[in-house]
Amino acid sequence: MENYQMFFPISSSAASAYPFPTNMAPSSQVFNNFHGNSSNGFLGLKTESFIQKPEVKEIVQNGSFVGSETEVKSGKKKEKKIRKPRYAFQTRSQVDILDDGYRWRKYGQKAVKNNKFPRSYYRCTHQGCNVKKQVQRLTKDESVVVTTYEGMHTHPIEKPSDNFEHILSQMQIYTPF
DNA sequence: CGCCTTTGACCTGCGC
DNA sequence: GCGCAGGTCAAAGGCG
Repeated sequence: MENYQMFFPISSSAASAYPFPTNMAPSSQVFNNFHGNSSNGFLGLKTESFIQKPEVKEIVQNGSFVGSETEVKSGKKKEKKIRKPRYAFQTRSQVDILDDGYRWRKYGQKAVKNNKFPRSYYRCTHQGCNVKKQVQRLTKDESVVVTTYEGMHTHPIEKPSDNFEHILSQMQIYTPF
């Protein structure tokens, strides 16, 4: 209905903030491709299901990604305090759910202190892949959605017709260079 | 019928 | 130890 992607007059290099390590993003080559020239290429992006990617700010909480982390059994063991590295980024979006091509099942929702919006917890439904993500909207600016990924997908994207790669390749097409 | 969301309860870590 | 906040579980119900 509303003008989703009218939000991005920003000309800063949004793509350079892409937080996924290469082993986490199956389509990372695509990112690399438009890494160098991403200044203002988002205009005209019209993909319905995943659009809102106009402004992406990374808030990487745990800088370096280590793929092999000893499993933290849910609460039971505490041999290590460190959890899996998490990658958070902000997106200007009117919808909370950004469809990144994976299948997620919601397993919880919590009210967060100092935030009038609840935080939603999702888990990747692929067997053996326990990647999690949290989605949260900012009270400060409710057009901003913060998505936090935790873990690494061990499988390819499940929706080949509507995935990151596809969308990104479209983005490239629309870019004026 | 299978998968998903909802929602309250439960668990854990942390600060006081 | 207590209370709070964040994170997870699991039963119940909804929906395609």
